[in-house]
Amino acid sequence: MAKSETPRKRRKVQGVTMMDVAERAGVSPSTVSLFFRNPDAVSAKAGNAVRTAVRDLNYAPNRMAGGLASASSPVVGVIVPSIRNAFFAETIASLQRGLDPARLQIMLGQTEYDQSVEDALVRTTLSWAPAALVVAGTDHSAATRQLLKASGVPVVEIWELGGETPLDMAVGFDHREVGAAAARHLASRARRSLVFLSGRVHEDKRAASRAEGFLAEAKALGLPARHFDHPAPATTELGGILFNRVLAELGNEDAVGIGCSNDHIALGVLFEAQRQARSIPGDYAVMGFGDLEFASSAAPALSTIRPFGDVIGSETARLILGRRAGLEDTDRTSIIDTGFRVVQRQTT
Amino acid sequence: MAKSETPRKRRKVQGVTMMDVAERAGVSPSTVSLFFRNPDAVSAKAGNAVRTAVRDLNYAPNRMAGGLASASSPVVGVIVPSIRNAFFAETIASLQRGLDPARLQIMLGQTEYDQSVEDALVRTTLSWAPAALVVAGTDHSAATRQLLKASGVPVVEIWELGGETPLDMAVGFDHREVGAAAARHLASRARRSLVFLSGRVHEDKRAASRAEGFLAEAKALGLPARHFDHPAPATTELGGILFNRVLAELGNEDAVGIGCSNDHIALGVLFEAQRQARSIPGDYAVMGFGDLEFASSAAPALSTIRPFGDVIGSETARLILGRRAGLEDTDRTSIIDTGFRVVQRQTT
DNA sequence: TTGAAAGCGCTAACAA
DNA sequence: TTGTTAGCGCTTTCAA
Repeated sequence: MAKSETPRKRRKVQGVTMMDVAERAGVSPSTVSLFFRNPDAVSAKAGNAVRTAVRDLNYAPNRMAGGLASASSPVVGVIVPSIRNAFFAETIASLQRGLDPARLQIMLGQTEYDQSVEDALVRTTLSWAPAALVVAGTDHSAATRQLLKASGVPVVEIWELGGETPLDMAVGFDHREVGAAAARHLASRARRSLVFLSGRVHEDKRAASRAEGFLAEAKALGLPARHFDHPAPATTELGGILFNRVLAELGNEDAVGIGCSNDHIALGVLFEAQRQARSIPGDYAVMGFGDLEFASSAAPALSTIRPFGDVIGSETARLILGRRAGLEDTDRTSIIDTGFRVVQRQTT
Repeated sequence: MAKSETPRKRRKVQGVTMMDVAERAGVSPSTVSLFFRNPDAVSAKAGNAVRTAVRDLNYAPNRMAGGLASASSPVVGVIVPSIRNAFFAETIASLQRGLDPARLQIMLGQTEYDQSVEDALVRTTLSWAPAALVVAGTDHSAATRQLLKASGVPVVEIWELGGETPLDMAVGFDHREVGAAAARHLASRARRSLVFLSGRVHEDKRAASRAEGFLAEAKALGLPARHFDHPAPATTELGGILFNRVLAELGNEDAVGIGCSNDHIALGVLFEAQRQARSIPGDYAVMGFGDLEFASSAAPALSTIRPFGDVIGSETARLILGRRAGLEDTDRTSIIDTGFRVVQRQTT
């Protein structure tokens, strides 16, 4: 069949549009639009007609048209170092859950711990006119900070507090305090010297803060402390490697307290200690960070620090929805400290 | 109608538009647009003028306007059960890397293993006119299948092959075969009976397939086999619980082969065996699935099956970019089996 | 190779 | 409460 003869006017591309719905419902398009945004502003009769038409035609609104017209899209940009990181994964899952009722979707970006990538991602994401932008940490390039401020888009910085002043809103906790708490906890377990194990601390600013806090607190407590870092990612395998370095350099000391930059490293220490027949927590007390899934079931069960990554996600959602609802943040602070908890188990 | 001289004409909302760039560069907007999509189609002079203007004005295109006009947005929708699942996280990370050069961004959706949520997410995501849609598995509701087919959007189903016929493209592997391979491997290690441990197999279709394949192969091999499932998620903790059930019910057997639905469960078995002073791999050989980060460093090192989640991501990206480039899939199949590898370590 | 013109599908003033 | 109208910023014919 010959399709549209001459007038290549409408290069209609979407099955059902709002106009179709309006026609079918016997109302104007703007009534349909209004109905979607505020059902109560429309008469029951019109509302029902629209509802029926939507169902009959199986209509789904075009988000881009809506976004273009309203200069804001139902998208929340989320920019994190890596989604493979269990911390961010947990927060994103929980954030999404919180955003769901508002029908906001997540647009994901991963920086791989590269600030220039972050810059690019912020630019691109901003070009969607997102309802909000969520970024990990408070450490951004000057260009990015400038861009974010200028954009007028609500920004939530997550998983870090206590460093740079937040650009707008922030949900997280102070990683230096985490390190300090780990050192204090180990000290309370009669440790005579402390070490901190980490991976590529030069890239992971938050891990670096934990190390700093740990070492500073050790000093304050009058305990000798050393830091073993490695340029590799902070994995279980690295934990084993680092523990062997500890053994090589402190092999004849006992009552050592080992703080780990995360639970993966701590797990590696546990395994390696088992292989090397070292006693935990006797000679080496071990403290992780993250309270990851396996921590409580490890043998021996891993003492660690729990960061509440899910709360970070839900609070972030709350702030975003609050801002959307037009609640100004005069009445409540928009910097939320979700804190952390020291969880003592068998390794300390 | 006189020329409207009403003031509220343009509710300009974006700092710099393509028109501004065009004006500054001394060309028309359509030339600027053309330059972005195909720089070579524009004269060097015009191209340079545009490039300079873009830089000077710090222009970022409005993606929604572009998407609306072209009826397709630079977005790839990704719908998975959960981003906290390390498998999907790895694939998404790798997918994003592959999509990056084409400036495609990921719009994320999580179903939490709920098909009605999947339905809703597919609808919503489709309303962005995405360049492609990536969904986990091949098991979808009839409505979703219908919607996807009708949309004309390229669809890639990932992490599963061998079940339903793919809707369009698919990248993954056969989970039944994984289960069978695990059973065969354990049989080859002189096991006299087999068990399979899993969590909420009623929700996780792929885990169910692995269990099925395992049990069917055990039968084919003439080995007695049992399946221990639990409605809880497949975690390390659950591994310990399930292992205790194994001990309770098969306590006086030796040379048992334990297949686990994933490495978390296997890790839990390892820890619990250590607590209960059971010998691995002597009395209990253990086989995981996933080759997660900790598997190779565990003590004893965990035998497992490696699924190549990163390859799934990169191949998915390749298919999407290929489809975009207009390459029809007549010349090459668009169903890619990424396979898996049995990795033998110390637990078998 | 470039530009004019006509929308893409929706929202938002404003008027009725 | 509803409809009219005029865009949002970009892409895409088509003609020059």
